Formats: sequence, structure tokens, C-alpha cells
Amino acid sequence: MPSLALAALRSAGRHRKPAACRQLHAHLLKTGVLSRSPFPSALLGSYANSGLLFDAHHLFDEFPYRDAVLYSSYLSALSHSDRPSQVLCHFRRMVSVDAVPPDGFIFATLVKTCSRLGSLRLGKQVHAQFLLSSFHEDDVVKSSLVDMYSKCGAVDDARKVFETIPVKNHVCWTAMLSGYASNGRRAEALELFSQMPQRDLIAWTALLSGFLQSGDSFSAVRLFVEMRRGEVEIDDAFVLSTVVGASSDLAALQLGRQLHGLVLTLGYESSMILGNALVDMYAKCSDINSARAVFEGLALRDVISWTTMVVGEAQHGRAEDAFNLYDQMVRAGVKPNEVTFTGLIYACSHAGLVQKGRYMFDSMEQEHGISPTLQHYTCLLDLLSRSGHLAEAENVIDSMPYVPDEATWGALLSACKKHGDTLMSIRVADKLLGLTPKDPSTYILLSNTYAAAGKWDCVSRVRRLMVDMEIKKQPGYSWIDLGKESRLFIAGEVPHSMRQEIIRLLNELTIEMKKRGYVPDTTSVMHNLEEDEKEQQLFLHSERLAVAFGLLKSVPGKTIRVVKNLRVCVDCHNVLKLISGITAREIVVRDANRFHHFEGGKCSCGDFW
DNA sequence: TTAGGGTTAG
Repeated sequence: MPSLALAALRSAGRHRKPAACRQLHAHLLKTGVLSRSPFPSALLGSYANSGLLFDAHHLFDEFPYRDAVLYSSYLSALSHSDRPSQVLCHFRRMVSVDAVPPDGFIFATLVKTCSRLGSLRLGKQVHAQFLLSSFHEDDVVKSSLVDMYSKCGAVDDARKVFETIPVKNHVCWTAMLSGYASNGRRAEALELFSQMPQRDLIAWTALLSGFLQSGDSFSAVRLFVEMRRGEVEIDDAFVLSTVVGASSDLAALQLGRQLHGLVLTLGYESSMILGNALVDMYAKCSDINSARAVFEGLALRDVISWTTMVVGEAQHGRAEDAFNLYDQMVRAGVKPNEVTFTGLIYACSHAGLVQKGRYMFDSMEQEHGISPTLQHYTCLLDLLSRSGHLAEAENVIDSMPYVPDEATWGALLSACKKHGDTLMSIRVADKLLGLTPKDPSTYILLSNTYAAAGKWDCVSRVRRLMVDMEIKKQPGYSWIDLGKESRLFIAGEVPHSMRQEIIRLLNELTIEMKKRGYVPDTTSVMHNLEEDEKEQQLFLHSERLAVAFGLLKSVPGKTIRVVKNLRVCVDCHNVLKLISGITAREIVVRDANRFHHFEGGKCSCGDFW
């Protein structure tokens, strides 16, 4: 009978059945076997797995004796929880109060905790203790060390530990593989992958996800195609979620649609996580209506489902929809998290809803107990400064409990420029320059600010810094995907094969635009050029080339979707509005910051971006 | 009782 109870307990934990765990707890108490090993640790583990961390705490605290096995279960449950740092307090208690020395199980859990905390320093301390212990040959601990070093970015240290494992199993191979791939060490990842004795689905997923994490979404998609050609059976939703994430990143709508089809074919449409990934994919691929349709079809929605949709609506400029969703979410009893509020304040910021944004910022802490992070302050500052409340925005920086970073000062500086406050923009630019920024766009912003104020000595200082730090202005490029054909356009470079057609169309459109009052706005061109040269530069901005290509090549009447790596400039924004009116076509542009839906001469952002 | 792969912002 006890073995049946044990099997039931493990099953309840594995299948996350909290009610069953509690019933079994009562049963174990009644039959008097609760204190008999391995019931205490098994029950504790099942409680933790089923999300009943409070019951697990209670069981642990009330237990008459706490040995290494019980500690092991408990620390493991804490290491997987959302507060892994609690492991450390209980570890100290284990050693000092209960005088239990750590064994291999405990070491593995400690290393896992360091990995979750992202603390390399602590990880090295635990590693040193492990080497001094009598468990120093434990391969499971070594595997966890490989994973910890990989996740903390110390890939070479991971490799050193990896080499000391005499018989390598799937787990340590995958940990090492993931380390190389997620830290951008592509060649070594592929080399290791080719050496693996067996490549299971987890290894493929790790490699694919590693590429995605290191920003190489193209490789991730290529790898998925290669995987599909082989004999690996997709029997869980992990790899699909990852590759759907890659198509979001690439804004590859056609690919995303195909993957959605595959998800349905393979029967994973009920996976919430995959559903969340699809919602995000459609939103990021500019098809917000499909995102909404997938969201409405989700059988179960967690905070990530709601937040993904809220953020999607916000980035598409549909602030009212974002807030309606938020109200529904709260009514449905789902507790918002810090990301939800980033999305909501962002929605206000991009719709000029200053009062509402201030209110959301306050309610985050007062009504939901979420302390604002630096990012929330930056969002608030962005909202205030964009709307012209520059002094109040600067005041946010002075009063917030964080040191402002490049993004914070950058947001304020953009707003100063927009509102023509030269004195303040110089003051902010000086602060920003003192931070030695990393982002090329910050240098462009600084250079433009100083140039506009005629501070040429500062302009040359910024230029020198760019040369010294080998910072290059990122060329603007736009990408258009017409299904059968996709094309990349770089600013100033018209593809030879279509040169005449594209230039002719843009010229014709310019004539019509001028009839409708278009005057080129060259303020965003930074070089000291003559006015007509500046206009020529604008004329060849990549998004215009891509839209022209779309107008020439796509099915008439179909929405034209373009992705741009930088922000759309003021002049292109005016031009795209006009083109959408002249050609009666909907044009959707995803730029570095948000989405613009141009239709009938207007943009969904209300010129507020 | 311990170790590998998945979804939201930036």
C-alpha cells in the first residue's frame, strides 16, 4: 500500500494536481506513514511542483527532524521558485542550526540557485567548496556547474568543467551546447553539436534557442528547417515556441503563418505557451488583428497572454484597446506584473495620455504592490517629456531611486529636441556624453543636438569619440516580405534591376504629394549638406524604396508591410501618410520603436512617436 | 531528494 501512495504522490506532483497532493497528505497522516522515508521529501516535492509552495513551507517547518534528504527537496523547491535567493538563507540554517553537511544533491541545488540568480561570484564560491568536499567527483554537480557557468556567460569555465566529466550524458552535452549558442559562440556550438553522440529534441531546441538568445534568429530558423528534414520527432511544444519567437524577431509574417499551420497540424493548439508565442508573433509581424484572433481563441490565459496582447495593442497605437484588455484582465482575476505596467505606461506615452499614465504609474505600487523599476521611471519620463512636460520629466530623474542610464537620458534628450528646448538639451547631452554611451543612435542624437545649437567643438568631440570607440552609424534598412518574394533595401541604394521603375514611381508620387502641400522636412538629415542634397538623401530612405517596391510588386489592394531597423524619420512619416492616401493602400511599418499603420493619409500613431 | 530545451518589456 505505501508504494501505491508513493506512486500516487509522484503522479500528483508531475501532473500538478494540488488537490490530490492535499488528499494524499491527509491519507499519509491517517495511516501513520508520513514520517517514514521517502514520504516527507516526496510530499514536499509534489506540493512544490503543484504550485503549493506555502504548503511545502509549512510541511518543512513543522517537521520534527530535518535531514539532508528533506533539505534537498526543500532547497530544490525554493531554487525553482520565483525567489531562489531563499535557498541561501535555508542553506545557512541547514549547516548552522541543524548541523547537516551538504551532500551531492545539495551542491547541485546550490549551483542551480547561483545559475538562477545569475551570480557568477557565488557560483565560483560554491564550486570551490564542492572541490574541497568528498563529493568532488559527482557528475550531476559537474553538469550543473557547466550549466551555471554557461548561463553566467563564463563559457570557457563551463568547458573546463565539461572536460572533467568522464562519461558525458545528454544533460551535460546540452548544457555546454546551450552555453556556446546563447553566448554567440556559433562555430563552437555547431562543432559541439556535430560531435554529440545523439542529438535529441532537447539538444536541437537548446541550439535553436541559443541562437535566438544571442540575436541570430536567421540561424535559428535555418536550423529548424534542417531539423524538419531529419528524423527528429516533435513531441513537445518547446521547439515550436522557440522558432515562433524567431519569426517574431524577424517580423517574418509568412514564416509565422506557416508555423501556425504546423502547430495546428501537430496538434499543439491547446498549448498556452505556444499560443502566447503566436499572439506575440502576429503582433510583432504587424498583423495585430490576427494576434487578437489567436488571443481570443486561447482556452487558458495567464498573465503573459494578457500582457503580450496589451503590449501588442500599445505598440500598434491602440491605447484604448490596451486599457480595455487590462480591465478585462483584472476582472478575470489575473494579477498584472511589472511587464504589464511597462506596456500600459508605454500605451499612454504613445497616445499622449499624460494623466492616465501618471495614474497607472502610481497605481502600480499603491494598488498592486509592484515597485517601479528604472524602466518604469524611464517610461514615465518618456510620457511626460514627449508631451512637453520637460521640467516635470527632469524632476523624475532627480527624485527616482535609481541612477539614470543611457535610455533615460536619451528619452529626455529626444523630447528636448522635439520641443526645441536648446538650453535643456545641451545640459542633458552633457550628462549623456559623460556616460560614454554604447548605442550608435545616441551619438547621432548627441551630434545633432550640438549641431543644432551651433556647438561645433562638441560636435567634433562626439565624432572623435565615435572614431575612437569604433562606433559606426548603423545604415538604415527596410525589409519587405511579399510571400513569394522578399527584399532588403538599404538607404541610398536602389537595386539596379528595378532602378528605373522605383525612381519613376517615387517621382510621380512626389509630384502628387507636392500638389497636396508636401514640403520636405530635412531636419533629420545630419550632414552639413546643401538643401537639395538633403532632399535627395530623404528621397532614397530605405522605407520609401521598400514601399515603392511593394506598390509595384504586390497584389493590388493588399496591405504593404515593411520592417525598418531604425526609427522612421519625420519626413518619411509625412511621405508615407500621403502615399497611403494617394494610392488608397494600407501601409504598415514596424520601426525600431513601434508600429505605424498608414491609411487614408493618416497614421495610427497620431504623429506621436 | 540533484543537472539540459519554451511564452510578455528593454
